[in-house]
Amino acid sequence: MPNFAGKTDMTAFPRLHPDFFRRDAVTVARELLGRTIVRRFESGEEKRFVIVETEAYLGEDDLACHASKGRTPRTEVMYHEGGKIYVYLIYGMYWMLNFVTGGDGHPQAVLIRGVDKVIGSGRVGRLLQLDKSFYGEDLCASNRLWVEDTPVITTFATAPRVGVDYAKEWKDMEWRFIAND
DNA sequence: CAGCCGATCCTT
DNA sequence: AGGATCGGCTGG
Repeated sequence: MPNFAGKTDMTAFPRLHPDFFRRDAVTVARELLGRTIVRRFESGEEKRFVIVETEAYLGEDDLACHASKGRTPRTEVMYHEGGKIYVYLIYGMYWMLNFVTGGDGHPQAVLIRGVDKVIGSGRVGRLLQLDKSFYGEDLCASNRLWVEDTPVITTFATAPRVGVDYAKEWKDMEWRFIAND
């Protein structure tokens, strides 16, 4: 059982308010460091994972963002108000976990690249046992995946995002956030 | 409709 | 260095 600042009662940490996600993806990505993903499995077992690495994808202009392809069935949820889950399959094997951010009509998302137990976006999806049924899930209403308002980590490094060399000038934006050890 | 390839990871 | 594995996007 994790223990934050002497607290042992995990119910003391509420879910993040929807307004938390209704800001720009870069700010949300930074402030997600230290927050806790809670995954309740079908067995009823609940596991917690502290976010330690994120990346921001910021709108249609950002060539690294899937929304740069426009509004499609795949990108639809990114156009919704922040606070929903965007998952997609990559390389036919890995479900990537993203949280939609920003306001209605402003397609943005934050990719969860690492948690305390596992680093790597593909590994995170596997650890959380994600699948396409999580697409569009509301973080504020879900009974199987949500985020708790645990203390933010304010010491971190920034870096360019991974695997987006094709994104012209956008590839150099330091929108990857990595919590210090 | 065919072909390509990705916000990846694991094994050789 | 290459394989797994598949849905979305592109071009004809």
